Amino acid sequence: MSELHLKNALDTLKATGVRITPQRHAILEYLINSMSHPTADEIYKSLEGKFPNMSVATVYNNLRVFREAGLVKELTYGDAASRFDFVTNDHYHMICEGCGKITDFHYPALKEVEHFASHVTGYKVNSHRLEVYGTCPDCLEQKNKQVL
Amino acid sequence: MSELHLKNALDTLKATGVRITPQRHAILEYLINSMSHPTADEIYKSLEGKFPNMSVATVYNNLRVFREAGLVKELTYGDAASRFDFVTNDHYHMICEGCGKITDFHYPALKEVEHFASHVTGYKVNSHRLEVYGTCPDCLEQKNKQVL
DNA sequence: ACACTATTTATAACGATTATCAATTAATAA
DNA sequence: TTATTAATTGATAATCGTTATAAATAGTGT
Repeated sequence: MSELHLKNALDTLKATGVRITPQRHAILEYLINSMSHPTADEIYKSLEGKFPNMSVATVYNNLRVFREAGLVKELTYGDAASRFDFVTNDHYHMICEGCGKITDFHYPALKEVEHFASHVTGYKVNSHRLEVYGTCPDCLEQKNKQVL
Repeated sequence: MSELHLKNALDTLKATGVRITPQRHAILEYLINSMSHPTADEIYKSLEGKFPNMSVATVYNNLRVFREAGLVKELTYGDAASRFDFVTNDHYHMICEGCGKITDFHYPALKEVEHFASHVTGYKVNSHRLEVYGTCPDCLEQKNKQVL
């Protein structure tokens, strides 16, 4: 099924008039197969075996292309490096404050909040961002060990 | 009432063993009176009249102190500068994608989402972040003008 | 094959933030 | 009040993620 995602993504790019270069193909493939919301640098490092000459700029440039095509979401974290998430269906992120792990979870889109916000502020609403922060099971276990 | 906020904030700091310097006093005061979710640099520039010798580092350092004391929330935006929000009551942010303006709005805290997420992922939930993105009335008006 | 444009690569530049460290200062106790 | 001392400040350099630039390369259509 990741095959299908890749094919759809490539079609979307073609339709927008974007060339499919080997680098773009590889970055997309990596994003789709990755379960880990990688940073640009992680993608860069993971592909340097296949593309010893690829520049970091290429990764950034193409992530922007993908973002503008709606294929990829950028998760920004202030000073820290952005993480990139291949867009499949609507889901939210649960983020561990201990180790930084990101776990996806599904939840019916919060359209009521959008409507409410639009009504109160007079804005035309476009999208929203929701993240939940906490401690993952692994880090919880670690904490328990420390107490003993 | 902003007087009260300031007094409470100073008490909180004292209780944590943090010294009240003139710079800290001024930064806190500015944050409380500001309706605009300022960046560190905006705070720095606004106070350079009063403190011609104050360093940007001091602003950053103290914003971190305030954040760690729970007095201030940092709103991070990837590459762009963080904005700082004096913590009063729970509210969310509506952000204009046109001009960057931030408008507060109140909404009953999304505890159900937290519970749901905790149940599904096994994390211990701590907090969440919700932001709504759209276009503010001013920018909407501008867009309408352009169409004519 | 040719010209034209998109893309890549390498590198320099940028901007926000943090680290460093000597100089200063607020809080505390004598 | 004054002395003491650890916290804080201020100036500057350093860091890090990201973007701009410009030359080299690769596709694409004629």
